[in-house]
Amino acid sequence: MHPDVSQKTVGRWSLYRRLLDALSRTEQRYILSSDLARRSGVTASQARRDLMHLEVAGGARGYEVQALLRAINAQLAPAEPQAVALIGVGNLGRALLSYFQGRRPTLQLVAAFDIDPHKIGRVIHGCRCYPLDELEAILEREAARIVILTLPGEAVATLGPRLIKAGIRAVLNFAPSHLDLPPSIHVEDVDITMSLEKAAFFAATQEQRS
Amino acid sequence: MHPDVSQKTVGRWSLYRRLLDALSRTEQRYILSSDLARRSGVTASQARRDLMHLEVAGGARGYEVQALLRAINAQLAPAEPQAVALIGVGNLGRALLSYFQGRRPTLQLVAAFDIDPHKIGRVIHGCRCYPLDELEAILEREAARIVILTLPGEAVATLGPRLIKAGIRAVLNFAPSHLDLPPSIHVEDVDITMSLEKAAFFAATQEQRS
DNA sequence: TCATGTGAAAGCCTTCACAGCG
DNA sequence: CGCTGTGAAGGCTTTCACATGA
Repeated sequence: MHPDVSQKTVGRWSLYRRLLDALSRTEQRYILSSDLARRSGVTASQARRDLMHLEVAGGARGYEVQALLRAINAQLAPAEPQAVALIGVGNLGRALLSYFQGRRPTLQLVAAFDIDPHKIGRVIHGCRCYPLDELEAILEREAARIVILTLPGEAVATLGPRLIKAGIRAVLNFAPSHLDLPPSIHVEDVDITMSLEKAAFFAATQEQRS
Repeated sequence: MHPDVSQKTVGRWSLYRRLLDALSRTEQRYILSSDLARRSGVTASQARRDLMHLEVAGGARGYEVQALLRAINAQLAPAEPQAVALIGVGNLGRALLSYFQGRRPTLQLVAAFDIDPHKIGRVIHGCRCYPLDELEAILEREAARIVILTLPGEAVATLGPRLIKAGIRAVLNFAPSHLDLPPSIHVEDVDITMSLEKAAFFAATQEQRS
C-alpha cells in the first residue's frame, strides 16, 4: 500500500466510492476526473491526486469505473470483515444502529452496550445490547477493534483506559468530549453541536469563506 | 468583528465554549491556555491563536473564564435567536430533534419536514412536522435561515434550488450527497458513513497518522 | 518568574500548469 | 486532441520560539 496517504484523501475515497457504486449499476463504463470531481464537490486536480495513490491508470476516456471501484474497495475494505461495537443506546445510538445495519458488509455491528437495565438483553435493530460492565469481555469475544461512542459527554471520560485495555484500534466519537488516547488509536470526532454552531456562525456572517 | 477567522477556529471556539461553560459553574475563575488546550485536545499555541481573535487579554494567571465565555458567545450566538428547520424525520432526524431541543437557546428548531403523511401534523420532540411541499412558505413564516438535512441521499438532489429560493444561509447536511449551492450559502457536511470508513481504514493500517 | 501574544518557520493540502500518452 | 499524472507553486494551518508584560 502507498505509505503516505492523507486522512483527507481517505475520506474522499469514501465519497468517490459511493458515486462509483451508483455508476457501476448503470451503463457508464468510464468516468472523467472532472465528472467525478463535480459530482463529489471537489476540483478535478484533487480527484486526480486522490486517485493517483490507487495506481489505477486512466486513459483518454477517463478511468474505468470498475477498476477504480476495485482499487478503492481494496483500500477501504480489508479482506476480513471488521467488527464494530456501539456504546450508548440512546436516540442517536439507535439511529446509527439502524443506519449502519447491513449497509457495508465489511463493517459488522456486532454488539451494543448501555447501562440502562431496560435495554440490556434486548436486540435493537438487529444488534444485541449488553451491560457496559461486560465491555472488555465481549469486545474480545467478538474481536471488535472499532467502537462508536454515542454516550452523554460526561460518560466518555472514564472510558478511555477501558478502550485501551480492550485493544480498540479506532473510535468514532459522537460525544462532545475529548478522548485522551494514545496516537496508535485513531479517533474520528463527529461533533454535531459544533457543526451546527459553525453553520449558525457562517449563516450570520456577511462575508462567506469557502 | 475580526475579519479573517478560519472555519477551523470557529469550530474550536465551540469546543472551548463547552469547556468554559462547565468551568463557569465551578469555583475556577481563571484558566491557562495549556489547560484549555489539553482538555480540548489541541496544542497550547493553537488555543492561544484561536483566542487571539477574541481580543480578550490574558494575564499571568491565564484567561478569565467569564470574559472568554462572553467573548465566544458574542461570536457564536448573535443577538437574535436563529431559527432552524430540519428536513427528513427518519431515525436520524428524530434523534437530532431530540438532541437539539432546548440545548442552545439561541438556536431554535422551529419546524420539521417530511413527505410521510403519517408524520405530517404530528409534534415530534417538541417540533411540528409539516409536508415538504410547504417548505418555502413555512421557512419564510418562521424566518428560518438554517436547515438540517437528514434525508436519504437521493432525495437531496432536488432540494438545492428550493433552499436557494427560500433564502437559506447555511445547511447542515447529513445526507451522503454533494449539494451544489452558491458559495454564499455555507454547507457543513457531516458524513457519518465516511467517518466510519475512515475509522475502519486507520484501524486496519499499521502506521497511524495523527 | 511564568504565561501570554505573535512574528517567523514549518508542514500540510490544494491548485496550477504542462509534459506525455492513448 | 483531450485527459491524465505530477512537479512546482501557492495558500492555509499549525507549531516554534521568544519578546513583552503582570
